[in-house]
Amino acid sequence: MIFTTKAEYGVRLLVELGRQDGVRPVSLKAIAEAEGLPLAYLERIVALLKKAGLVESTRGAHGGYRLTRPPSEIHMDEAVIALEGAVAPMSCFVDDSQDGRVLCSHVADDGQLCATKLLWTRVQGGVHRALAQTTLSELVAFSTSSQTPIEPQRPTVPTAA
Amino acid sequence: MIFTTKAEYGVRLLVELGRQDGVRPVSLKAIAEAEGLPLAYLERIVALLKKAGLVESTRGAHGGYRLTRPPSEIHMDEAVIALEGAVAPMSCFVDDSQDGRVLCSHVADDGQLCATKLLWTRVQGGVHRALAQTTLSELVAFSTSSQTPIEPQRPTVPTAA
DNA sequence: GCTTCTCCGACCGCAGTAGTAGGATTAGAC
DNA sequence: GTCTAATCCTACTACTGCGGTCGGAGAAGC
Repeated sequence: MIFTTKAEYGVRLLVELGRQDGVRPVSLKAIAEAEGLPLAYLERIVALLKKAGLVESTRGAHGGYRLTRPPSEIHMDEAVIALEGAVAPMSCFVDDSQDGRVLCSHVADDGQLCATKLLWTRVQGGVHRALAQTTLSELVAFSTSSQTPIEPQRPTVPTAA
Repeated sequence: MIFTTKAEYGVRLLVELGRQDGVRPVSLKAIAEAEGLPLAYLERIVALLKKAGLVESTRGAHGGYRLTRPPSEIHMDEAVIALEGAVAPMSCFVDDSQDGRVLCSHVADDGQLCATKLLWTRVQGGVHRALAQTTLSELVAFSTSSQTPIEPQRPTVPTAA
């Protein structure tokens, strides 16, 4: 399995936020009920997104979460890395982003090449590319095609604000 | 983490086999020593490769394992799937290869779309493409550039054959 | 000062990974 | 025909991390 439920739930949370107008915050409780996810667990997940600057929070009554940017500017590599940590194919796979080198911890320092390094590098590239090419707005559009937004609490203001 | 040590060790095992002449079998013990891997654990891993038809075994003294095909004809998607099982981005992600549909177990049967389905589908595609495009012979060439083959038991034939 | 939210840390059961142990079976060598 | 080197097979185990819960403390609207 590549991703855990952290990524799954976190992305679904972002999609729910992306379906809203983005003006008033949405409570986690509403999202948890709409998606059928455990509220207490979602709290910990959304904290990751907040730390990464993807969402912002408003405390107190009528508080909740909001996206900090329009969905079209949120690429999923950012989101998934915030949720899962760096996406590495293998535990020995440390991406040293300073010089682009990839190190394997089990290989001695004598410059030996790890036979699998080439393969894992390509896999990681494939994953990263797929994530970076997908924006939140795409996912919102994909899901909205068959579902209606939660918390339709502003009937007087059109959603196309 | 995408892959476990099963994939790591299994691929390294295949690379070791690919560096040999392919005529006489190589014992697991020799590979375990060359790669610094636990022999008993390797036994279970190589069983997966054998079941998938990637290697064949010879029992008894001077027995061991051999590739069933030349390394250039072994694509890594085959190997990794044999080692890890199907590569799915998410536990709810079942690839129904009959009609190409992708199902999410947590979505009810009313045709609702899972918001993350699009994303995981792209990621899986990226991983599979990276694996399928890499052949064992590439990995062998990559690793041989700095290492010498194990079991140099045919000194009459130069390694640069 | 209620209620409704976010926030935060501690806790816990479970499953799967990584690895071990011990033996049965097969086949070449002497 | 035994010895030995190898594959084969199953059961067992320590450990880690995932998924989830619980309880409570702060913040803000009514």
